[in-house]
Amino acid sequence: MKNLEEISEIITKLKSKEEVCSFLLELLTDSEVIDISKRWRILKMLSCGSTQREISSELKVSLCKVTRGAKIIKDKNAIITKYLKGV
Amino acid sequence: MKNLEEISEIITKLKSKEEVCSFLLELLTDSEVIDISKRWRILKMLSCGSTQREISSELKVSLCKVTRGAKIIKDKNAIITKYLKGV
DNA sequence: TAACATGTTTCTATTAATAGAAACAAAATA
DNA sequence: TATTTTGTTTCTATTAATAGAAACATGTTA
Repeated sequence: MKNLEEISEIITKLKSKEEVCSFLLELLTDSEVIDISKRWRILKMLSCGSTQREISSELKVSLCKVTRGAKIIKDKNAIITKYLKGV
Repeated sequence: MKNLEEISEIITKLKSKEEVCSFLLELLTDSEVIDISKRWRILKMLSCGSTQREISSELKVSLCKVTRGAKIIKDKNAIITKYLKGV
């Protein structure tokens, strides 16, 4: 996982969210950006209490994909879980 | 691109590279982590002057994939380009 | 308890991503 | 200039990811 650590280290050195966003857009492929964005919406809707079937039909993703996202939310120690509230 | 901006904003709030790394591991799928890590190695080897064919055979990726990575490097304004030197 | 809504998993056909090969372009070198 | 190396693009067969459906599990409510 050394590569991801290096990437993480660079990200921490970036000053603004605009720089982080630019960095991610450079590093990620278009389809990855689309996938990750959709996953983010899934996590937010789960966090807001939407049912998995609502999310599935609204975001047009399969149920199994939503369930996968739900596993992150269930981990109370997950960093994402803490920050989802504030968005 | 609003979702990626939100993600970027949260990332800027994280204190350490360890937290950023954990956040990314939560958000990304296993195959995305593998792909991105490999892409990172491609960028580093390009930055060090390796030829595309060397990179292709050493990392076992197709040439067209390396060429795609090379396009990032060629953009002198890219944020990634600046930081690749220091790694 | 029965009926219903929701979460989760598994399966398969479909779609998207990729490798590998090949061809061509561009650059370097002799 | 001719030759070689390297970069880039295109093509197709193969592989991996996904949706959608279905089935089952787990609540939840009347």
